[in-house]
Amino acid sequence: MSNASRAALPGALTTSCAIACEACDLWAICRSQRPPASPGPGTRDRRASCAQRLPAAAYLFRAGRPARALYGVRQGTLKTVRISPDGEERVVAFHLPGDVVGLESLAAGRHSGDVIALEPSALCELPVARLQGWLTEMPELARSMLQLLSGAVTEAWNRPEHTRGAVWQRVEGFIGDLSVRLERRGLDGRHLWLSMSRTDIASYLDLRIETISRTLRQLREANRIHLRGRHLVLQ
Amino acid sequence: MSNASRAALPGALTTSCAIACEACDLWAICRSQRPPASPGPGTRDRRASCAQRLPAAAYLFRAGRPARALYGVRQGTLKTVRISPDGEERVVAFHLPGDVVGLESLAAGRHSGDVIALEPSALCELPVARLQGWLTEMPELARSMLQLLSGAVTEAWNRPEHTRGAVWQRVEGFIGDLSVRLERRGLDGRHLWLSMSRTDIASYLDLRIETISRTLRQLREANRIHLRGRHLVLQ
DNA sequence: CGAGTTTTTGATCGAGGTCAAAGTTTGTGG
DNA sequence: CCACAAACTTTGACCTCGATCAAAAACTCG
Repeated sequence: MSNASRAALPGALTTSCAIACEACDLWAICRSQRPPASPGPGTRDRRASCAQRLPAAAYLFRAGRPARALYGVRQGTLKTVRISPDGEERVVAFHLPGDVVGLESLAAGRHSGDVIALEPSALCELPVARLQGWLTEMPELARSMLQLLSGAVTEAWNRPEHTRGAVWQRVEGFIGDLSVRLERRGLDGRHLWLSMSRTDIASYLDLRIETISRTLRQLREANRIHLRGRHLVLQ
Repeated sequence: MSNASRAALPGALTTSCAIACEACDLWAICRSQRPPASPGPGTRDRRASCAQRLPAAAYLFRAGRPARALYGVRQGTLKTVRISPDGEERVVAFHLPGDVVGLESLAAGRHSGDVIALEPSALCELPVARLQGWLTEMPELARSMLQLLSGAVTEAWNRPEHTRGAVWQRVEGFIGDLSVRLERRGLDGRHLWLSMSRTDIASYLDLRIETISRTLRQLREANRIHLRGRHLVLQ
């Protein structure tokens, strides 16, 4: 019975939980905007302008548009897609709660890829203009920014590891990476909801969707994972 | 006759040329250290402490060591090598004249990989401690640093494109990337000296050296390149 | 010049791609 | 709430491209 199978996957949610501001990488930056010393009535703590909500499949921004802001993912998942010179669409990154989106656009001032929500998502928006102002007022903020960007470089260098070696290693590495990143944010890293399609995973790992499907089955048959549809449990 | 063949490759040098300070990515940072207003005798312009010279195969630094400085490549070529969790050694980047090495270590404070000279090389060294001081004295420097790091993220995101798609595309993309990067520094992008071994290229592109060798031959037979040993000319 | 390394070439094999089709889930409108 | 269409996923059969194993050739450097 289908419901019984579902029940065997405790904790697997259809959407990621929202995370606290303190668990977000953008927190190091946006905490700098201190609230007024004695907040009068009607004054709210605007340090985080967490207004943006995106339904599934909505674009956060598109390649080529001016980069106006950094975004912190508070809830949900997104993907960055680039069009390669030969017209192929490639998924180059998945963004989980707590990740910062838009760092790579600071230099060029334009976004280099499309960012699309994979499920209903919520994001904090930190306008670049405001960031510039803060940088001159608070030199110590530069440290945080450098930290953030340097970490982004390190992570970007780690990614190619996922597109190397045998296929089962790539797939398992991909799953493990999601798991580790979720746990680092205080979320459950063992019960995953794969908000991205098999096609997205295949594009990211440079494989075919049939290969993804077959490899996931092999991992399941080897009892490394428990899988049903997009619910996944690490064993 | 061998010498005649060599002569058919005009401009291909056995080592890269040195580049001017102004063409180096580190220049935006180290120019900030202004020389004294009226330099007396014996005072030299120390804005760039360009002391480091490395013979071929020498280590600039090793994984795990504390990251003490940023390095600007003035001459030569280097590679960054990482040991993957399963003990495999992988080339994750090649560094050409004008590139900055060490950015990815700022966050962790430790180097995440070995950096090794592929030919006799010269580097400028900018101690992180001095950088920290400058950042507090000159807030406008933060802009340059952010620019630099954001660019590094963008480039790191571009790299995976080289390990995707058909083999001849990867190899041609790799060569084209070297070419474009050299030209951006004002060097000759059509006549390349491949200072890295076929093994290094294979590791970087996640292929076998036999495949690299065969693919280069195919590109040569298709008249896309002129190749002899490590001398390469784009057509 | 000669030993050791790097690169090239050949023959064979298998992992992953391709093509085709069935099965499952999701979303929409009645 | 159900029915149905569309999209996504799984499975099977076959084949190609790059890996592997082996050996010769070319290059490096003392």
